[in-house]
Amino acid sequence: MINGIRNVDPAIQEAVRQAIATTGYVPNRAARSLVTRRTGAVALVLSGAGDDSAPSPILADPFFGRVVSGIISFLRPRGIHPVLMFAESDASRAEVVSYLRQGDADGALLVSTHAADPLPAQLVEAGVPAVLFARPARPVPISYVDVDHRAGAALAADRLVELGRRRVATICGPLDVPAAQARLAGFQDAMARHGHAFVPYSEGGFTYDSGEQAMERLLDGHPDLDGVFVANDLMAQGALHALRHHGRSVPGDVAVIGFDDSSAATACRPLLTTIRHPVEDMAAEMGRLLLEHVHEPGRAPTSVIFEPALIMRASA
Amino acid sequence: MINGIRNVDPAIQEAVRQAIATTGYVPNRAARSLVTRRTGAVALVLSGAGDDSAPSPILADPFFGRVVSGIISFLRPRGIHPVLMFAESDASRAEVVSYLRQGDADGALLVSTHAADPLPAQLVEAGVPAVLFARPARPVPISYVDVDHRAGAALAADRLVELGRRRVATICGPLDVPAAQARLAGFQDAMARHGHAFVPYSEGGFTYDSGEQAMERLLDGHPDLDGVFVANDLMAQGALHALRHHGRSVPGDVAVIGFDDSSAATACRPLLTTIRHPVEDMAAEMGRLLLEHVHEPGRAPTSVIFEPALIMRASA
DNA sequence: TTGAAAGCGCTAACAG
DNA sequence: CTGTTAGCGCTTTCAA
Repeated sequence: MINGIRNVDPAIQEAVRQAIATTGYVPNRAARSLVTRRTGAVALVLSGAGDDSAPSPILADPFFGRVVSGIISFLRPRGIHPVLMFAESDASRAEVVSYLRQGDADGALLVSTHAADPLPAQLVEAGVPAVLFARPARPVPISYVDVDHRAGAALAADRLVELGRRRVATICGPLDVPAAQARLAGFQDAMARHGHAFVPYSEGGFTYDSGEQAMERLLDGHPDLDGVFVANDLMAQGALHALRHHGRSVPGDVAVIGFDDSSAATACRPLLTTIRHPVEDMAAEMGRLLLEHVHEPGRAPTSVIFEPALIMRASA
Repeated sequence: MINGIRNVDPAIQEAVRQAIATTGYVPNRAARSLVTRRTGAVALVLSGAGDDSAPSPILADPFFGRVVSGIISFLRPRGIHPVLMFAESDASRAEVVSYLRQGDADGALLVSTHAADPLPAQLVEAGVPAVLFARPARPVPISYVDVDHRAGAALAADRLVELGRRRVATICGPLDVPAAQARLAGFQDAMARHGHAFVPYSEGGFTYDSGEQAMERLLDGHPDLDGVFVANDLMAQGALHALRHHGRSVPGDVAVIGFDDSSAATACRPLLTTIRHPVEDMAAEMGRLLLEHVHEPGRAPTSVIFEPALIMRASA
């Protein structure tokens, strides 16, 4: 009755509501959860390398906030709350699995920063409903959302060609992560379609510094380059600095395109033209998929791929 | 017995352990929580302005990740997990309060980005154990941790004077937030002690763009300035850009000191000299204080103030 | 010392 | 349709 299901005398209903309001009654969720076998919580687990004492650098990345934001926007209206967890070591991974098995949360949303993360497989094995942020490096029967990295990279290639750039290079991410591979391959393929068979590249680690250094290397080997696609905005920011340092104007001498449309893209000058990674929408979709699995345990894994978009600003 | 409290025949203990290991038994926390009246969860609430649909911009700030990191490092070894919540509107604040009263979490860690946030007072009224990240703008009998903003600003002033800078200005944060006020006042006082009675200042909003604009205004009114203290690193990054744009070298023409020692401080060139805000340590201390209140309900509010430190890099 | 039993606050299945 | 009752899985108290 307290849930307003049965039809009761309206006067009584009102009286009860009054009582509730004055008493400040609130149902106890532990008790409810004990019988319904649902907690109204999902684990948001950040899984990466590194050790447990110093949680992964993903926290320093504005990307993390966007994921959280998207997840919350979907979960909150449904009365579900995310519980934050890290899984950087075997011990903490085991803890996460046991937490989920204890029924402390109804499922897991997993953002993995490391290529060969064993957690997805462990979650599947434990029979825990789970959804990943990106396609797992090794095939695992699990749901995930992802962005079409190749298509995004192709957008960048098209733009560079449209601008008439002919000596184009790229700074890619760590090649053991699938997303970095896909962005590089997508860019190379698209440039090939435009008649550029060979595209020099330099590998970075998705950080500001690594972007700066990769740009230095590129400039070393190809001082005449006039366009560069950088696999994320943070590295692009670093690349911008290296270009300025070497007297190149952007976009005059060299056009630069980033990837992500993160806050870094507007925290540099010139403002960065970039490929929008719809992180918030993707995170919300993770929530949706997870609830599907929670409510329908047998459900087969699904993947949802999002389309990126070119965001034109000043750098290209 | 399963908790290993009573002394049982070791052989039996071993047998049970075996059984547990093979069966994969895990205790159910909802059931335990029902009787112990403890959940093993605390709410991490981000409270700010803005509307619920687009969670606060604090998420885009690397500061958020540092807070989370510090909190987790303290909570995890104790088997406690943070539940993420936003409170941007009256409705969501009410939801947070009711969540806590439902006993869904043992207490709240509150990071407020807005000056006159009513949530701290509401939490106190509801009798919920809570700890704030910074001193509340309006006095509320509640525990909090903070950094000595005045002392940090004084460190910056001392450094600028030590460098022989004589035409010094400052970019402060929004003056309705106590921390911004304290940094400004601390800087002015310290400069006064060094014989500089008047320090021009320009107000920003703690964002990159606002820092850039504030620097423009300062340069407009005081083209000969040779040192500037900026109330956070993000604004300092923007200020750096404005200075470069106006042909000033850093630190040659103008020395720049930021505040926070956030990731922005190393994602700009020259590397930013700044005041270290020990966010992670403070966040961990919040956890400690909260557990104290949880275990000892009557406890009087406490505050813990941390000392900032000057981090010397290239900009000053 | 060890085992049995009584709830914690709720939901769901059950009679009335 | 409405009121009653039996657990959910644990901890804690109380007998044995």
